[in-house]
Amino acid sequence: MDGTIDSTGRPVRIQDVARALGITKGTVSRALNGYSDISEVTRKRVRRKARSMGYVPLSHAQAIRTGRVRALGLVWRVDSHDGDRAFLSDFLDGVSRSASAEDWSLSVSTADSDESERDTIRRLIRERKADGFILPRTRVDDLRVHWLKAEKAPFVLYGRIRQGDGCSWFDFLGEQAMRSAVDRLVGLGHRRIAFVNGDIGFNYAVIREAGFRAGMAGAGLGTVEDMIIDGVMTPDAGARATEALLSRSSPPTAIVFAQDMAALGAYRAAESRGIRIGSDLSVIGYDGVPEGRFMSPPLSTYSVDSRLAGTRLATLLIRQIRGDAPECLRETMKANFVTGGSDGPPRTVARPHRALTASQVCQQGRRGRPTQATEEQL
Amino acid sequence: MDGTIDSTGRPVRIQDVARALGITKGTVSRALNGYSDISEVTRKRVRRKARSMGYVPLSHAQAIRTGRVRALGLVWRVDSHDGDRAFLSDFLDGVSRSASAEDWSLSVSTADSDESERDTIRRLIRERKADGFILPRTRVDDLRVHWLKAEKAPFVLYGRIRQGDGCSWFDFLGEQAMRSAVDRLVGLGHRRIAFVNGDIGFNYAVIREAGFRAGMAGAGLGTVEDMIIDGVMTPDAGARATEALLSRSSPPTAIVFAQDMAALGAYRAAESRGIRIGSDLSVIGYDGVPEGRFMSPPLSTYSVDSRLAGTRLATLLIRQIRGDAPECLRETMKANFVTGGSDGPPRTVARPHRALTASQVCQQGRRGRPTQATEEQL
DNA sequence: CTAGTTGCCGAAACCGGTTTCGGCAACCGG
DNA sequence: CCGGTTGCCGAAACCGGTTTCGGCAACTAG
Repeated sequence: MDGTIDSTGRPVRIQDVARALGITKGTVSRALNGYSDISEVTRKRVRRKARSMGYVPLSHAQAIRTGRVRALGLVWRVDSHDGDRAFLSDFLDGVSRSASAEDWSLSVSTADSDESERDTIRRLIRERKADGFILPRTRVDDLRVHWLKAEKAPFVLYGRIRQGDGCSWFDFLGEQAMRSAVDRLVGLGHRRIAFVNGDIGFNYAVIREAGFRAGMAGAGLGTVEDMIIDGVMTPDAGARATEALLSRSSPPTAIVFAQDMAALGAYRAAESRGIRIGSDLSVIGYDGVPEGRFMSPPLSTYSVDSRLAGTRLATLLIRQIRGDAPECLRETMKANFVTGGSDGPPRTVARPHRALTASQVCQQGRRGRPTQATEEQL
Repeated sequence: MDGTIDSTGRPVRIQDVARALGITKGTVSRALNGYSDISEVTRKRVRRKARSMGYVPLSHAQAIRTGRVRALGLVWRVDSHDGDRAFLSDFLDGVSRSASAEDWSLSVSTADSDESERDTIRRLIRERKADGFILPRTRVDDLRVHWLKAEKAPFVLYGRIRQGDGCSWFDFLGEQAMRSAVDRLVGLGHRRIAFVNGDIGFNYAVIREAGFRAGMAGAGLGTVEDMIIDGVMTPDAGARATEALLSRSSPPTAIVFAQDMAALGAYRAAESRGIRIGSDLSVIGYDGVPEGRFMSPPLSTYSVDSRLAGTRLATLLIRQIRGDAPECLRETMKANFVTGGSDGPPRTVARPHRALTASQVCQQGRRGRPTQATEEQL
C-alpha cells in the first residue's frame, strides 16, 4: 500500500520529481507551495511534472515540519441518546465534504463519559491526530472548552455559549424560531401555550426557552411556569409530558416542543386520548427530523440543516487553524419553518360566531397578534 | 496546541526524555518500542521517566519512518438511504473503541457515488491518512475490493463476498437466521410464507435469500417465486410489498423480511387492512432496529450487534496491517433471535380441532418441522 | 564601469522520530 | 590467558518533506 507507483513499483516521492526535472527537492517543494521566489515557468514545469508522475505529498511527512496534519477532530458522545438518528450521518457528511474540499481529513472518535471524552481529546492532540476540534452539542458550561483552551488547541462550537471569549461557533437561531412559533400560535388564536424543553444542561435548550418566553411576553401573555416542562428528549418522554399537560385543570391548546423527537410523543398521547393533533391540540416542533414528515398530520417544525452545519463548522475551523481570530469566525442561521398541519386554530375559540377562515388566520398572523388578546382568556 | 508541555512551555519530545536520563534518543525509542537489546533496568527507567514527563510520540513523526500512521479508514456512503439510523452511531462506536484500545485512530470520510468513493479512498491512501480500510455493506461484486487490491492496501469487509481470495471479513450469519425464521414459522403451522428482500446488489440480500430458500426447501415447501419480492429497504416500500402480497389470490400467512426497516411497513399495511400482526399475519424481521421494540406487538427479529461488528472489524484490520494473513482473519457470528410477538400460529389453521397450544407449538419447533407438512396445504 | 538590487535556485539544516551499525565491556568455554 | 560470544548502548543514517540561507547571474541606478 503506497502512493502512486511508477514503473519500478516504488511510490513517487518529491525526490523523484526533483530528479526528473534536474532540480532540487527544495525547489519542488517551494514551487508546489506557492513560494514567491520561484519563477513562473519553473512553477508550471514542476506542477505539470508532479501531476503527470502522480506525486502526492505524504501528509505526515509534511506534518513533521509544519506541525499540521491537515485533519479535523470530532469526538462523538454515544451515551446521550437524543434519538435523532439522521443527524450524525448528515452532520458527518457536511464536515467531510468541507474538509475534503480543502484536502483535509476527519478523525472521529467516540466517548461515553466526560472522562473518556477528555482522554480521547487529549490523546488526539498529543499524538497530533487532529489540528483542531469540532464540538457538537455545547453545554451551558462546557468542559471541553476549558480542556481545549488549556491545550491551546483550536476548536469550533456547534451552538453558542455564554462565556464565548476566544470561541468561534456556528449555530441556528433557536430563540428566534421558538419566538416565531409562539407568534404563529398566538396569531392562530391560542392563548394557553405550553413549552416542552429538552435537557437544560445544553445550551440550545436554554436559548430556545428564552425565545419561547420572549414570544409569550411579546404577545402580552405571561408565561405560566407550570406550562413549561424540561428534560424531554424522546417520544416516550414527550408522550408523558403531553399527557401531564393535558391533565391540567386548564390544559394548553398548543404545545411548542424544543425537539421534534419529543413532539412525536404528542401524537401518541393524543391518540390514546382520542383527540386530534392540529385541531384539538396544536403542536410545533424544532429540528426537522424525517419522522415528522410521516406523521399524520405531518409535524410543523423549524427545520435545521445538519449537513450545512457540518460544512460551515469545518470551514470555520480550518480558517481558525490557518490563523484567523476565533472571534471573527462566528455564524448563525435561521431555522426554516416547515408547515405540516400539526398547528391550527384552537378548538376553544372556534365557536361559530368567532370562527376564523384559514385566510383570515393567515392575515392575522401576518398582521401580528390580535389586539383584543387578553389575559382572562387564560 | 502541543503535547504535554514542561515548565518552559515547550512540548516534550523524545530528545528531552533522553537528555533527562543522560542517554541517547535512539535508546529511548528502542526501550519504548520493546527492542530486545535494551536491558530491563534501562527499559523501566525510560518508561517511568517518559510517563512522568508526559511524553507521547507524535504519530506522524513515527509514521515517516515506519510508514504507518496507526489510523483506520472508513468511507461512509450517504447516498443509499437504507434507513437504519442507529447503525452508524453504534458501528462507529465499535470501531472507535477497538482502535482506541490499540492506540489507533479512525479517519472517516463520506461519499455519494462510486467515483467519489474511489477518489476518497485513493486520496486517503496516497496521503497516508489511513493504513487500511473498513468496507461496510459489501456488494455482490464490490469495486472497492478491486481498488484496494490494486493499491495494495489492507482492508476488511463487513459482509462476506463470493470471490474472497485475499479478503478478510466479519459477518453475521444471515442465511442461518432466515432459515431459522422459516423453521420457526413452519413450526407454528405456516405453509404460505413470503420473503421480502432488500437490494440484491448487496451481498447480505443474496445470502439471506439463500437462507430463506434453504429453509423452505428443508421444510419440504418449494419456494413460490412470486412470494419473493426484493428491493425493499424502507417502511414505505415494506408497506407496499405487504399490500401486494396480501392481495394475492392465496396470500401468505407469514412474511419474512430481510430488514426490519421494511418490516415496519407491514404494520402500516396491516393497520390499513384492519388485520393484526402476530395473529392475522406473522412477521419476522432481521437487524434488530430499536423502532421494532416500540411496535405493537413488538417485532420478532434477528438482532445484530452493530457495535460488536465494529469492534471485530477494527481488530481484524489492525491485525492484518500488522502482518497477519487476510485469509486467517475471518469471523462470523450468529444473529440473536428476539421474540417480539409479531409471529404466531396462522389464523387459517387455527380451527378448533387442529388448534395448537403455545407449548405444543414450542415443542414442535424444537422437534423440527411436523412430518405431516405437505405441499397440498399451499 | 561599478556598486547595489533583485530574481531565482542549490545546498543544507531541520522536524521528531526509527532503525542500523559498530564497539565496548562482561562473560564464556577451552 | 585468550579468542569468541553475548548484552547493551552510543552514534549516525534515515524517512520525506519544509524552510532558511547564501550565492550566482542579470539587471538597475549612479
